[in-house]
Amino acid sequence: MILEELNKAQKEAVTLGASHALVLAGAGSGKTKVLASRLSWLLDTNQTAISSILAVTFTNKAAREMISRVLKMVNIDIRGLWIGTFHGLCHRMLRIHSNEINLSKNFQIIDISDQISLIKQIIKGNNINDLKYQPKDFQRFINSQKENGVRFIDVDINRNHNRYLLDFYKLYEDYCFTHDLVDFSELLLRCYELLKNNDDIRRHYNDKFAHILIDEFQDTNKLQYKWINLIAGKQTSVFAVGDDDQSIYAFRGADIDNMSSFEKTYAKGSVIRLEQNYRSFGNILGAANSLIKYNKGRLGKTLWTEQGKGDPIRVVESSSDIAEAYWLVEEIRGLIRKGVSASDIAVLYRSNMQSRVIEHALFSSNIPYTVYGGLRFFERQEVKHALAYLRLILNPNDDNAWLRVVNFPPRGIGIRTIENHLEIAKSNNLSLMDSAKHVSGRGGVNISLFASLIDDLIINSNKLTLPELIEYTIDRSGLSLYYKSDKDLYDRLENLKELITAATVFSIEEKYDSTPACSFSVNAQVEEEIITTPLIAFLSNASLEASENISVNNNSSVQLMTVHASKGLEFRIVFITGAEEGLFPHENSISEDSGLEEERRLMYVAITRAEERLYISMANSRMLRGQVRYPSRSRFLNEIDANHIQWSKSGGVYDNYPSRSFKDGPNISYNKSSKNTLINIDCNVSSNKGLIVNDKLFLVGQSVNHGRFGEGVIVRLIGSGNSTQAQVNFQKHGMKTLALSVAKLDIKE
DNA sequence: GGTCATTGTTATGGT
DNA sequence: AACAATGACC
Repeated sequence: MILEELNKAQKEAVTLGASHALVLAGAGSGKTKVLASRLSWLLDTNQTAISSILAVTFTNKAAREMISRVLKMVNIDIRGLWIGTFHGLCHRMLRIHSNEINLSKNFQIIDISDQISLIKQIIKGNNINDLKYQPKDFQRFINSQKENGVRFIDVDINRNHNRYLLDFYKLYEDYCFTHDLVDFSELLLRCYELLKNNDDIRRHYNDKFAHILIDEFQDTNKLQYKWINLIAGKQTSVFAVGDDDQSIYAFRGADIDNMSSFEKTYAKGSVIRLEQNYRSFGNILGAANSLIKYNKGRLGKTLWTEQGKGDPIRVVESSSDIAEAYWLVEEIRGLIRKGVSASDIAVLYRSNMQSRVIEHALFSSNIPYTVYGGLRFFERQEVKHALAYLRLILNPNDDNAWLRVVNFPPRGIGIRTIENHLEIAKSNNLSLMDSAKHVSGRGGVNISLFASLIDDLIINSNKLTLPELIEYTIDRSGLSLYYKSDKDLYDRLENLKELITAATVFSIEEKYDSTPACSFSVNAQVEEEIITTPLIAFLSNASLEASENISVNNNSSVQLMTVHASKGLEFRIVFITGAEEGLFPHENSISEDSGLEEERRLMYVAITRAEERLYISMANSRMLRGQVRYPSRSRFLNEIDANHIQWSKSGGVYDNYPSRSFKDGPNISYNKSSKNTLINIDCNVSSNKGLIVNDKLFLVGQSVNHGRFGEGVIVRLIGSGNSTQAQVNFQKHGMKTLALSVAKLDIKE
């Protein structure tokens, strides 16, 4: 355990006594280090037993990171440590105490897409046909109520006049209760109610946990805050770490007020600020600081660094989204040529759809890349199908799972048959499984056959190991045959095999029965034991860790992700793309101040991911929903202090649709017949090829030094032979056009 | 009554 | 561009 490695503020936080504390930890200030050190210090100094610590992280990945850091600092058996996300921890408690809470032991967790399909099913089943509301609207309403701890009966009718959404909430709640389905916010709400209504259980946890450590506190919602209030006993100290400037999950109920509220009611006087940044160079921090100053009501902190200023931030304007992507390719190529590892480069974007164009450019240029959070393994349709069969094994009455796979692969059960069946089930108040034998006609026979298929799976589930059962299910259901039948579907079959592998790994790791929760507590009144089966554990894990990227991570690939997904990560070189009004800030957010401030925090998060070099790029035209738009530059670019920025324009000759030509750029002619190819333009611009003059190779985008004008970046290379010129954007002297044969231009680095 | 092909629609972020 | 809804054909 090495305290010497910590700075003064960090050390103070790590070695705080047993009191509540709020650590305001700026980006790159060693937040994770402080949390892991705090945990290790508590253990190392024998102040606390491992089973008396509760650590809450934002993602499962962060939990693993924390564990590995702790293990490096103290040599200790970490079984018995309660660590995980709010959802994971609540889930564990619900499994432990399923007897106390009117919930079947086989209860299933549904993720957002399951939730949407369930909502659609309820809409159909109840003949709700008001077009004013879409499934997403219901989903949003329900989740936001739950995230505030509000059940249907708790809704204040007088305050909430939207009877329509409210009635639906009731229908949804009833359905979930009777079918043992638990959505994400329900995990928290149920656990909250468990603690609230059971004095014994609450007291048990109050006494058990001496220390609660919470990471990313700025992204907790109201219900999570209330949950912490309940689980923390009189002797418990709550150590919360967060950064109000990095709160970017308001859409999911995160309440930034939790921080100031916590400061006032818990951490009176014990607020520690971590402001020294170890991640980024001065220009990057300066940009971040100057931007975030535009937000109001901040708790306040200013990052500083002992490192130098570093490179200015390169802001690059391209003619189109496609031009942006190809500029990106060239820039990344240049970096890799200089010896930068591809995995040190991150490309960030505001919304997932932006990745398409970028991926296309990278792919056709043979630059390896990994997309994070794009295609999640457990959200692939073939995996979802297989999971639906597995869910029916546990709970044959799961109508939603039933409907998903009753005719997949196709087995002669059409819409009319299903409508019939739904009608029969409804009028007899039975599940689809229980009424399967009562459907008439040819379709009815097929329904009965499907029901016996499920029966067969259930019987075999008692005989087979988890991986065997999954393999059996995939074969017996016909999924395997279906995906084998077509070459185009081969990938999907591979994913199903991957699912079996995942189950094998899962079984070996025995996550389900070696979790710390299995240890018995000293307090005999409440036994912390999870009674569960591998299948239940596997399905829960699939829902809760849906974001896990099962595909092999290529270590030498460029990292592509949304800004949200980049939170907590850092990269030597970061590209922020699409810095345009309507996209970043997103148009759905600009009508309200709070929305705009969150977008600004999002940009702040994006900027502070960069260690050495930051690019921010924008396009003057962008294809959106099949139409070309001409956005203006993001207001955030104007808010960043100009002295940290170096502006330039990309070559911009890749195009496949018209774009406004930029002010002093070439006139671009485009060719509609060719897609994404370099278009010959009648203009003396050689954009990416580079020019060799006096044995020096000049490239667009290159940093250069000039005896009189100082530092700048080459924006254009003009001409060939003896009359070659470079248009250079100088940091201090602006745009100059220089003859390369005469001007004393030195290439930096 | 079931399946396949076409048309129409619509789009932040994700434990 | 991805997905749901609709219509033509088996």
